Amino acid sequence: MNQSLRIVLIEDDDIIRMGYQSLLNEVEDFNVVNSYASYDLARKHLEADQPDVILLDIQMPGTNGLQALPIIKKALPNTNIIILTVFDSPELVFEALTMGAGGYLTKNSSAAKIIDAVREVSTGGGAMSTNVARIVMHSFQKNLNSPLTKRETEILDRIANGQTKSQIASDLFIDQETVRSHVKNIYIKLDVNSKADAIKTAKEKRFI
Amino acid sequence: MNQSLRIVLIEDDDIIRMGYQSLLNEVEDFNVVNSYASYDLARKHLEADQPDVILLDIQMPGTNGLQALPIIKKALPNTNIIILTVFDSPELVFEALTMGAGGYLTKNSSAAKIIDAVREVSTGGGAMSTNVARIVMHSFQKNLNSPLTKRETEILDRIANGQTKSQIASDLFIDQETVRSHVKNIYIKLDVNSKADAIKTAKEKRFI
DNA sequence: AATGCTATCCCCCAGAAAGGGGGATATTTT
DNA sequence: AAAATATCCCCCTTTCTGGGGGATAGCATT
Repeated sequence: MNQSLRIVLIEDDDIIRMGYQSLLNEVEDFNVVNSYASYDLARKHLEADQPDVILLDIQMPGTNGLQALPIIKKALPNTNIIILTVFDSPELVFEALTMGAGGYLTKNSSAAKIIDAVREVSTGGGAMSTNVARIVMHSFQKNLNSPLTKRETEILDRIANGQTKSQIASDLFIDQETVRSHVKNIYIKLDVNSKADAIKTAKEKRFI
Repeated sequence: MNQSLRIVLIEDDDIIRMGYQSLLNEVEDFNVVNSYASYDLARKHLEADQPDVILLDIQMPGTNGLQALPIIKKALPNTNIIILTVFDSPELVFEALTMGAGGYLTKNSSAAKIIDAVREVSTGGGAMSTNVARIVMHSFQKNLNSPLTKRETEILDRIANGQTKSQIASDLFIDQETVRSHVKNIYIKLDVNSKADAIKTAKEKRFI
């Protein structure tokens, strides 16, 4: 027999919550076991609900969705959580993803996308709407017009990982003085004069 | 009038290439201006083709897709490139995204997904198939069971960004000795005895 | 052929930082 | 009440940093 997917909604807008509830309950193997207007209201029931997937709004009274996220994840490690919100600022997206969200959908997502997303995250997958994908992908892109050479980039990367010049030298089979020369050139190119500033500038400009 | 989207395919398998070509040409405002069996063959024509979007395979004779990616991006900065491949290892995905890919689709993607993706990246957006989204999202997730306290995490994060103990101390309005105490505890918890190892271990275990 | 860029190595120096010890104390959390 | 956390203090030596001054060989582009 095919076990149905247990879903919980946490969303403060009554109309929207009910809308999602009926939408998801129409799907054959979906079962919205409960829905709540806030995390604070949901908290003591979640364990009993045993949800496979939670659709979680960010903005709500009391504990907000991002605050609730890690708490839920710890209490129910096998539950996959989809953030469903109107907000799509990079800060919120990254915060949600680092805190363990399995999906991030904005509320303009179509019914089909939401249903797909629930199914996808239930198997441990990832789901995001296109505007979120845009943010995430841009966060990966390096600056292809870095003034730093390959060697300099290599060395700055190692510095950013905490290696000292002597460690770098022995790893790269070159002299410490060579590393020092490269670092000097890096500092000139980035117009900085300390490790911290070099890392900061290089990260900001996406050279590393 | 509505300008049509100029598309170029670079894919070594003749059958697949032709399949995508007819698929995409069926879309009203899509125009596959050219298709090539390799980047080396495409190279001297790309500027004239003026593609808005390129669908790029990774595996092909000569210069492969990932090597070609930054070259194309530099020559045609306004062209958005979608990687279309059978491979979906994290290494390849991250490499492609850092090199400026606007999308990463695996070849099991449906026709509709591919069409959507082309449209999405043409406006500077991001597109990825669900298995790629899974990889990308997992790369963000922090370990929620870090042994480090908030303060320790804060400090280790700053160390990883190249700050010295004295800089951290003044930023956090605490004494250098306090920072030192935290660092000592961090080292004990992570079972390391140097900055580099602490950063390395913490990153591996996703504590920062 | 010449220029420039890159990667490699060498020396001086003073001051800063790191890491290993040994503690103490107050607040918070459990 | 006990444990964890955050704060601060002292000792010490070794290492690292950043600023200054170079040199040389290879490679690419012009």
